[in-house]
Amino acid sequence: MKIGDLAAKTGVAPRLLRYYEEVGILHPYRSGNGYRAYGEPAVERVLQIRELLESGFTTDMIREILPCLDDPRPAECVVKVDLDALRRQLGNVERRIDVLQRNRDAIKTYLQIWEETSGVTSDS
Amino acid sequence: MKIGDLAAKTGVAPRLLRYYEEVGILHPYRSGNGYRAYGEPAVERVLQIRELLESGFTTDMIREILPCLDDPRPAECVVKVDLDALRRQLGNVERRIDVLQRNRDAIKTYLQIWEETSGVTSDS
DNA sequence: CTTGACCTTCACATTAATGGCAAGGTTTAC
DNA sequence: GTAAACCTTGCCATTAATGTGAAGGTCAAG
Repeated sequence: MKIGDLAAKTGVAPRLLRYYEEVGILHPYRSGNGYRAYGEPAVERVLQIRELLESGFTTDMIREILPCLDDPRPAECVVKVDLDALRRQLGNVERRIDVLQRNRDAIKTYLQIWEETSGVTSDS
Repeated sequence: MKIGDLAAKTGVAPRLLRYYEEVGILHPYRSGNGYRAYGEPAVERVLQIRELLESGFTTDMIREILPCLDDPRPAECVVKVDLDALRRQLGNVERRIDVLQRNRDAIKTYLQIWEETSGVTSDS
């Protein structure tokens, strides 16, 4: 699959797919002509990357979070996984979940109060 | 409380506190000499802002999320709260929680597998 | 074999959040 | 009253993620 196809399937601009490769979180093959060649799992992976970026993670953190989950990386990479970094990121993720849950509850409460006093139901 | 005091209490640089005012998510008073004057609740608010920024929210989103929770804003602002925006942001927060929970679980599982195979316990 | 659509790399622009500095006013302490 | 420490505004720099365009190679269709 060429970069344009992957862009179409994921909704992520080719420019960004090249960027993700540059920062080391996407690892396409190359076909003879020099074109990047992506496997089917790249679709899932790109979506994963987008989710994490939109959740405020940097590409550096993502590089630690997506260690051996590389599409075409077989067992060799297993050696290079930084377990401590991964544990750190796990802590990060958990802290963020706490923050978001607190804020979710706060917003919900706030909305409920408002919807009661103004007599507006939540379905628009 | 002057900007330096707030910076000391929150660990957030004065430069940023001014920035947060500029983008409309912090609203200090002004004392006669032109100095910004913050109330005690500003401490909590700044920490809240930091949490949300670190969770990947933009100042634009935060402006919608922290509506009437303004430190010194009494009931007048009640009129200006954008409930629809708030509901959108609630959806945002909930989506992010889902993403993070999925990733937390994935990382946890991954770590468990690794800690089993390598015989390493999780306490360092 | 030429045209158009794709790909390559390279480079510069932009936006948001942040850091830093400079020139000048204020307050505190000696 | 003078110096140090703080405040003000204004501007310019940086970083990460992203947009965009140029100059050129590849490929499929006519």
